[in-house]
This record gives sequence, C-alpha cells and structure tokens, in this order.
Amino acid sequence: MQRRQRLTQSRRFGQIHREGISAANRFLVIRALPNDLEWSRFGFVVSKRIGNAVTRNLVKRRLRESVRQIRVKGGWDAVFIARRGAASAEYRQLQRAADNLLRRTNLADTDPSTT
RNA sequence: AGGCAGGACCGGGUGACCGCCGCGGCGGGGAGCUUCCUCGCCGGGGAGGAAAGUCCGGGCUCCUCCGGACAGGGUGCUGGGUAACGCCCAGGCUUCUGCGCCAGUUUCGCGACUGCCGCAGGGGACGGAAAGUGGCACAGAAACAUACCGCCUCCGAACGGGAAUUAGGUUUAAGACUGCUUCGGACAUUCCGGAACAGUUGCGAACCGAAAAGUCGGGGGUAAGGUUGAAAUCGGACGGUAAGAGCGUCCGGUCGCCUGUGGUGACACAGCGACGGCCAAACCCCACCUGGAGCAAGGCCGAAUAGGGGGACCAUGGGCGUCCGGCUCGUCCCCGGGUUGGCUGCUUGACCCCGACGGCAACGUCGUCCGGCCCGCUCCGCCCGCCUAGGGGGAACGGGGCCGACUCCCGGGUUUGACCGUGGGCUUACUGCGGCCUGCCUGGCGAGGGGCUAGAUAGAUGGUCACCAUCCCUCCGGCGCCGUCAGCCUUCUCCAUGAAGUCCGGCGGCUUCUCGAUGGGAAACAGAACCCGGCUUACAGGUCUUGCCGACCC
RNA sequence: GCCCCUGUGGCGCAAUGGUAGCGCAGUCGAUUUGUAAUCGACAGGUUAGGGGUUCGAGUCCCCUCUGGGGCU
Repeated sequence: MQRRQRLTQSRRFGQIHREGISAANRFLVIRALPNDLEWSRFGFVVSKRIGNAVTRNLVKRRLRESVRQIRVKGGWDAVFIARRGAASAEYRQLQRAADNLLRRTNLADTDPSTT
C-alpha cells in the first residue's frame, strides 16, 4: 500500500470518527467519510487491548494486505478498527471480514471494468 | 548411552508469484531556477538475544553569567578493570551443606553428640552499635539500666531455741573410787570390816544462766541458679571463695587509636589487654559519588487564525454621549512567542572475530598533531580557451603506497658504576660466574589480518504456496518380545490322550527399542524509534565444551 | 517513547515492624400473618506474585506482574 493511500493526520482520524458512516462485524469496525481526492485512503487502529506489539503489527499488516487485494472505489477515507477477536483470527477470516464491511458500506467496486 | 550442574553459541533453510521502506545509478514528466515532487527500470540493503522491563551508568542536546557550600539522593570488605556504573575479574572474611582428620564427653562395644582444622560445592546490600537518639510486642525478676526470688555476711528486736528452766556454771552435798595412817576380826605387810585425813568424781537440792539453726525487719556483698523468651550479661571443665565472680588455669570465642611478623590491601599468625546484648534494608555518623531536564532534547522553514507589543495614517469615519473633553472600534507595516505541519537531529561505533604480546583473570596494547615524494578523489578567486567540453597549475582536508626521522618492542655486542644471587678465599682485603639497571654501537620482510554496520515516523519484513531438515501423534509392515494352538524333534517316566525343553509356522497383542512408510499437527519468547555499556525478566528446540555421577566391554 | 501512582474478604476502605480489622453485601436464627427495617450469631484473607533484612514483614529493601494517570 502506497504512501498516498494512507491516512497520516491525527485530525483527519478524529473527523472520520465523528462524522463518518460506520459498520461492524465480529472482527472489525469500519468508519468512512468521502474526501476530495480521486483515490481512497485507509487507516488502521489496533489498540493495546488487542495484544503486544508483535501481534498488533501482525494484525495491521494483514489488514493492509487484505484491503490491497480488494478493489475499492475512489474518493473515500476509511478507518478500520480491530476488535478483540482479530488477534486470533486467520488471515482469510480477516480478509472476508474487511470485504464484508466494504460491501456493506458500498465502497467496494463491483464493476470489473473500472479497475 | 544417559542424568545433573556450569560456560559459550545458534534462534529454521532454499525457491516461486504478488506487495512495503530507505540507499546508489540511469531515464521520463511537473513545479521551479538549482533544489524538490512524482513515475519507470537496474543494482544492493532492511529487527533482537533479549529490540522487552526502564533498574543503574555514560555519550549527545538544551537550561542556570560563573564558581562554591548546604539540603536531598545514591553507593558501602580489599585490590584491579572500565568512558562510567549499583557492572565485571581476582582475593579476604563470614555462613550453609557434604566428606575427611583430630580432640573431648558418653558407651562393654558399635555408635551418638560437641568443638577445632582441612577439602569440595553453594549463598552473602559485607563501613561504624566503647558518638548520640530511638525501638525490642507477649512472656519474664530483669530487654541494658538495674536487682524480684535466691546464696553469703552484718545489725536489730518481738519470737523461737528454752520455760513443769536445755548446755553450762557456782554453792551445798548423799554416794562411789584411789592413796596414806590407824582400829577390830586369834595372828598377819595378803583377806574382811570400821574410823580420821588428802585427792578424784559427783546423785540430789538451791541459785545463776546462754548460743546456734529457724521466723521478721534493715544494711552490705554476689551475679553461680531461677516455669520466660527470638535473644539473658563470653561457652565448657577444674580450682577457688563466707557466698560468688575471667578471680585463676586449660580448651575455645569476640573486640582493640596496642606490639611484632607476612601481605599493595582487606586480612592472617603470635603476644598483650579487655569481655561491652540485638537492630543502621530505624534516625544517624564516617568515606566516596552526584546540578536539572530529556531526541516529544534541540535547531531550521513556510502558511493560516485569534490575541499581544511597537510604529505610521489620522484633514477623515462608526459607536457611547445634548455638546466639548474622553473612551472604544479602524487601515497599513514591523517584531517576538505559542499551536499545527514539514525538514533536520538520524546513524560507523568506548563495534565484533582471529593472531601476537602483557596480565591468574576481567581487560589492555598492536605506532606518530613529524618531514619528503608519488597516485586517486574533491574544490578553485589563477592561466590557455568564444565559453562549455577539455588541458595546465594551485589549495586544503581526508584516503592509499614508498622513503627518511623519532618513539616503542625484540635480538646481538661492549664500557663504567651501583645492586642482587651464588662460589673461592686467611670469612678481612680481594676475586670468579650469572642476573638486573643505565650509557654507547649495531641489526629487524617488527609495530598485523579479516568482518559487520536498519533508519521507519498512523510507524516498513507481509500474504499464498512448494521442497528439505527438527519434534510429536495416528495407522501399516518387517525385526524383536509376550500369550495361545497344532505338529516335528530331544530328555524323563508309571510307556499314555503324560510332563519338561527347543525350533519353525498360524492367530492375537505391544510398555519399551530399531528400520521403513501413509496421513495429520507443532515450531518459542518476542518488533528498532537518538546511540552505547551493564543488570533483570521471558524463551520451543538444537550444537559445542568443562566437571561430577554412571550402565556395559577390554 | 518518556515520567508517575496503585494493588488488603464479593464491594468500598483501615491498620506505629508485634493477634489482619470496619461498614455494606452474604448465610442462619429471632421478631412479623408475611416482607423490609431491627437484634443476635456465623462464614469468608497465600495482604498481587517471588526473594531478602529482622526474633518477627500488610508495613522496610530488591525484582516481576496487574490496573490506572500525565506529558504530546
């Protein structure tokens, strides 16, 4: 995932948290808000209650890989928040959970021609 | 083989596809005007032994004008190592466990207990308790200043002893005995009896008449003994004493402004003196160290917003106000601070390995602020050149090579002198040999080789597989072992449908061992965030090595 | 990343180095027709864990763990 696809500003995280739309399942929570760019940006929140530094990094890496594999519409900022079960989940379970949330918030690009 | 303990090390490997973050090179595009942004290709790099906990120590940065002292904090046997440390190494002391030896007590003996010493292994925040303050619950006489009981001694008085008056004393005196004299029995120096005198003893009577032990009170001595307690006034034995006491002796212990010897020192040994409870991870005293904050330190850049300070414009304008004075609002410029964002600090360092030398070890050292020459690289205010390209020249820093000088190290030779060791000698003078220091001369393929080294910033190593190695589980087969069945053979016998043994085969099972193979699973603790040195804590599995125990074989 | 604080019965809190306690909650009994209130009795603790100092540790010292807070 390239740098321009990442959320880096703390102010933007707070704005998305306050004003964005949300959805959740047992592994993840998503909050999303439109931006003015042609591409979408993502942020990942994995709190200390998930585990130690190794498992937190592992969860973030797996989430980035999952979002990279899924085609997403442009023009959105989305924040994924890991819930407690995400530490013990397999990679494929996380990928399915992320895909599920992106479809439910209508962010997934279902048209194969616009990739 | 295996087990235990210590030390050192590793912390899965290879490959494919898709991805991430720096670095170098080349190319395209954009901003822009010499540096950024972005895209593509190529090359190369990318988490640890603890990156962790943040318990110590340093570097680095900022703050205080500079310096000192106090407070506060820390450390605490000695010596060494280190940039430094609360870390490391060596040693000392102490303590625990095991073994051995010796002595004592006890036992018929075996043995048991106590103590000294030695060896091996483990532990120790290990200065000072005769500087002061404080604490030591309960129990106990008593917890550090004394003396409750007890023991000994002295004094006192009521008692007691001792009251129908004891021991004893004085007087009187019955009686007894002895000696001498004398009388009588017929006589007698003998036998019996009587009398006088002297001596001894003394029933009885009269009179006098204590003391000790013991009880109580008081004074003094003593610290042996005393239901306690975690701890009891150096421990044990003998002597000694009125009773006792390190009061004395022997064995042992602790301490010391003491003396001697050894050691750099802690300390040890011997002598002398003393015997003072424990607690300083209670206050404290002594010695030493220590300014505070921390990369979110600090520096730089640009923009926006609100407010602050200064200046200019006030001929003007708005608001308050009847008006004036006055207050407030305005426009422009500058200044510094805060917030936010970006850049920087930002990664090669007291680094690691091998070798040599020094050191028991930890660890240290392995050339030079020197001169000259050459090479490569960078830069240029000089020259040639239109100016680029290029060439020449120069400069400073760094790198490499060669030569010289100096220093160090090592080796050889030699002179003088001092010292040390050893020998000769008349134990004096003197002298032989060796060592060491210093001076001079001279020599050296001598002063080494290799390796690693991330820099993210919502925070980079992942996802999907394949194969190989490690371990575990399940299943199957072979070998092995056990049980059972029938048969062959051998031995015994009471000669049969008996008992025992052995081999092969069939069937069933497998706690363990070995080999092959199917399927499945496991693979730890854990993620750099300025950088190092330690400590502590977590950790699957594996490798090497040392010591001890130890099966089997020779 | 850095700097601090806390941990005691189910809950909230005490305890000078000397027997671990108080209130609420719980259980049983009494009282009441019954419940609440009230009264009486009872039970419940590895003082977060480990090690050390001390005769003796919840307390003093060291290490670890847990929960929480602050800086930005």
